[in-house]
Amino acid sequence: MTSPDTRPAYYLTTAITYPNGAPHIGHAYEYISADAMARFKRLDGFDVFFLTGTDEHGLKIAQTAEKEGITPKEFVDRQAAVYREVHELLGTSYDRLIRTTDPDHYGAAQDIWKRMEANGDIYLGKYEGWYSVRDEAFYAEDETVVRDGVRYSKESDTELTWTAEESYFFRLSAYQERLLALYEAQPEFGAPRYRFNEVISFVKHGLEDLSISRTSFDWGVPVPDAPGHVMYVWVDALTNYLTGVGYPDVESAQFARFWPADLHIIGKDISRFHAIYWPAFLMSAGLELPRRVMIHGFLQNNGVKMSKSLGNVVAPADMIAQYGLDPVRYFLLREVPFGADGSYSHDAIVGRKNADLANNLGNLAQRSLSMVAKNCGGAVPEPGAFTAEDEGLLARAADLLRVNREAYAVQDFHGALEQTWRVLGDTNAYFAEQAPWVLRKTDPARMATVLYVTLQVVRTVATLAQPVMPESCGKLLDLLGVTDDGRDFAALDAPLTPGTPLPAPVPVFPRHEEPAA
RNA sequence: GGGGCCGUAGCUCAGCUGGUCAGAGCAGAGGACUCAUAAUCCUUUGGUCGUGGGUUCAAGCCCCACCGGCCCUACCA
Repeated sequence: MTSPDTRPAYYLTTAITYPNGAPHIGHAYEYISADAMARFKRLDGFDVFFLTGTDEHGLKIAQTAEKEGITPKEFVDRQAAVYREVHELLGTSYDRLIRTTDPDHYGAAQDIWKRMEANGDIYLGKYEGWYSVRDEAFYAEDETVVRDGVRYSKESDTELTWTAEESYFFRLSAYQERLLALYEAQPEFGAPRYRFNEVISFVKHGLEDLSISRTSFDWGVPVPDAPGHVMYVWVDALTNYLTGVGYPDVESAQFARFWPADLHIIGKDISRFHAIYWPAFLMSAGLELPRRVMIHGFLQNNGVKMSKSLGNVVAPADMIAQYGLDPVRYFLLREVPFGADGSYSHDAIVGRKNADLANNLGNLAQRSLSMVAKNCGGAVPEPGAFTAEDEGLLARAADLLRVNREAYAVQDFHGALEQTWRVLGDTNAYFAEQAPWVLRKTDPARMATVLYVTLQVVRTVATLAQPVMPESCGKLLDLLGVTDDGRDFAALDAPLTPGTPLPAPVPVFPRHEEPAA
């Protein structure tokens, strides 16, 4: 028998991806940020459940499949595999890769539907308007424009057809006050603040009931006891967060442990669905609400919006092949304040890779470790009494755990890395000032102390940066003689053990090399 | 039409409730060192803080207008 798990639970999700097209770096950005969060919490002693996956229903999927002459299921099987490969490539430490076509998800979506219906929030009505197949959205008359006898959406410039169909509606209008009360009582429910404010403002302007079923296609979760109706996107898609942890079996150990979710990480394009519809659905169904919806921005290529028509869409695999996985992970989380839109460029990525990783961290590790290898018998040196400089630096390094916790608590990956690297800068200055290569001849004991202090800082940084660069930091910890069970944050309480034998040092963060022309 | 955001050194940006607030990193220049991945350290050149007014003893920081970039939202056509 295993003893009961006393660790606190932590449940986080990414949005589920609509796998109609090819993966791009924006998808990777969301996965990487969530993965860093998940790894951080695990290292900090939490029992983490990390859910990500694909949203596989809807008209567009059905149409694309038809165009390719295959069934929707065949199409999404293929596409889900494509996205799974992206996760493998990124090293995403997910616990489940959910698909909305998974059998258990059908049961979950139908169950929450019944709960909302039982609560009197679902009614049958008629939906009509100008419909864009491509956007899967209706547009009001004034949102359209007629050109050459064909009506287009002003917003997306897609072709529209007048469509009228019977549809079930969710009584979203009844939830305005309760949602506003939620935002008031739980100001951290949505973040960053400037994006959450837009959501709140939208709710304050009033909410209309939401069409939640379709009869015009059948590639979706069937509406219970309503032949011909399939669920229209949001009830189906959002419910994945429940399915992932065992719903509708609300009595299950997994559901009891992990629901409500601690964090949904999503893109700014779907903030309303997560900060308005989702809590309303859950209120209606009598389920607990997630604690936080973190809204990230979009990445631009050299300051230019990525788009297929511009041909500047970068595939995750290409970027990783060019710069390496960990440098890409580091760059994306360090360069862009999480929540804001960001931009990547070759120069910016190479700059971070070389300056922050190869020079500040990699070289510091290499220079200190190689001195230890040559002058300290290839083992963690025995320090003497610490000077004020030693103590000061060690204290700043020790404080980084607190700093990182505070930053990760609000998904401030950029700030966490910035502050961590600042200590690395201090350490490089310390190393130069102490000049252990001079002490080697004049005061070997003092040299040993300086090297010990330096290794201790490098070890602290390597430990704390594992969520961002798992592989590289793992190698660095190997070089520092840190065993597998000494790599979580709790292990930082104990300093490096003098005398621990170390392997021969090898560079972990190489400078960027341009491929030969 | 409402509401909001942004415009600070070449680049990316910090600057909370007005009084060392003119800063950081990168890039550039000079010097040092040689343990190290031509890495590191020290020093240093750059800014009328978008423009024009105003309030104040004192304004990137408050107010008004304007220019430029952007977002949310409403509505007339």
